[in-house]
Amino acid sequence: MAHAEFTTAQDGRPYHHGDLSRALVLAGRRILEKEGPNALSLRAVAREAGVSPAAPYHHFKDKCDLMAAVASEGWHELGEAIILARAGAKTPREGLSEIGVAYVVFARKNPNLYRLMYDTACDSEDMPTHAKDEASGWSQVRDALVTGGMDPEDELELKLATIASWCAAHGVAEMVGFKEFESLKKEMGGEEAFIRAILDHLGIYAQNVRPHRADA
Amino acid sequence: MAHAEFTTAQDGRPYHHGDLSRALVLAGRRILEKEGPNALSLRAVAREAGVSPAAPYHHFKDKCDLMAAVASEGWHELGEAIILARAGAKTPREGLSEIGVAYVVFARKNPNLYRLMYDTACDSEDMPTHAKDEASGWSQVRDALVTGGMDPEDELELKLATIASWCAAHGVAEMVGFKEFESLKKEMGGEEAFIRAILDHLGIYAQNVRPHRADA
DNA sequence: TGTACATCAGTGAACGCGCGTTCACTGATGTAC
DNA sequence: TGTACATCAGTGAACGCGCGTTCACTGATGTAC
Repeated sequence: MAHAEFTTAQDGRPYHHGDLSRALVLAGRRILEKEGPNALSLRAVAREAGVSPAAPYHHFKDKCDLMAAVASEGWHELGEAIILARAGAKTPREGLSEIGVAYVVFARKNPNLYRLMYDTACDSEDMPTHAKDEASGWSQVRDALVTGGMDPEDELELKLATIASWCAAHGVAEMVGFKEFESLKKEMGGEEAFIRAILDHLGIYAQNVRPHRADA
Repeated sequence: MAHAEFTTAQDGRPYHHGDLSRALVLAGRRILEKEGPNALSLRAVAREAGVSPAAPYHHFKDKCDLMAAVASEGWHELGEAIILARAGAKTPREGLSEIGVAYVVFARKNPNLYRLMYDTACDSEDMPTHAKDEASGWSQVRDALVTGGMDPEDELELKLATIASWCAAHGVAEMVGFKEFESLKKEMGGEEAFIRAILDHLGIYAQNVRPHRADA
């Protein structure tokens, strides 16, 4: 190579970024959680990534495209969190329960990202995006329900149960943040206890997963 | 009165509006549902109401204040829908169930308004706004749970059950709209059947309301 | 190995736009006398 | 009942702003010969 390996501008940053595409997605996420959804503009993302406002157009069609990428990254992470949560469970029932908690905890840790994910899924044709993906939260829930004893032949019931679980998790995820519940959470010994209690009340697990395996 | 009763501009509109405050709220709602949340600007609302962009400032402190009024109007309507739904029910259990359906149906009919309501509640300190109000959905659910047999002395359980109901309704309300479910809804004979099925799956009613009164 | 050149991934200035808000104003209302 | 005047509820022009996007450009890369 006759040229310098990393020709640098005076600030030390190479002219070519290396992986600007990914850097932009991460920058978007950072802005989202630090400054809120209203601050999430294309220009702000470019700024945060240390790049000119026109640069993103070499990697994304337009603003929407970038936002979709941020959301997609979120779904991916959520999927991973769910797999992890499920892996630690000892019974199918506990597995489903842990999936629910992991879902809500993720949404609570990244509320604005979660909101963007939801909005994006809303606008696009398909559901909790990447539903077809084996590793998606959707598939995980469905799988856990079957492992828990639901008849995989009964497509309709299985689908409804999966949707219901998803609704429960979504509902709890978005409600738990209300400031009104602050004192109640304290009373119960923390947010996670609160989350568990409410998910429990939504007893879909009790209803759909037979406890005749190894549950206490 | 020495002056004309309604002095009119050339378009027939009186100079003084009469009830611009309310007109603005309704205009906001109309824009919200017709053009989506991104179109909901102060200027657009003024435009829709047929008034100059500065006029709203005689009735609302700023944009936020107007949005809050729109949201508040939404909560009020939702409360009324819930009262109506409950009134038609024959048993406490059916009452709770009908509340859930009414909630979801309202949210589905006014998805953008519902979203605004949620966002506003999120930002403000208090919950499903107007919770203190006797006629609020919140109070209605709580009341239905007590009528259904929950111990009004057990504050904690009652609160949790109310929150859980609310979470279920919110979750279903926001999920039902996904295009992915279109075919499933058809298969089940319409959206309302679908809603009922999922709320049913979230069997909080079964769990919290004893069927020992007049339920079949 | 060295050179020419097509391609890729940035820059930065510029565009037009709609926004929230302010301002000095004016028309309409209603009350005091 | 009629008039003077304070107050209320509009107008419309203007402000500064940040936005998404385009454009001609240039620096860096990598490949063909």
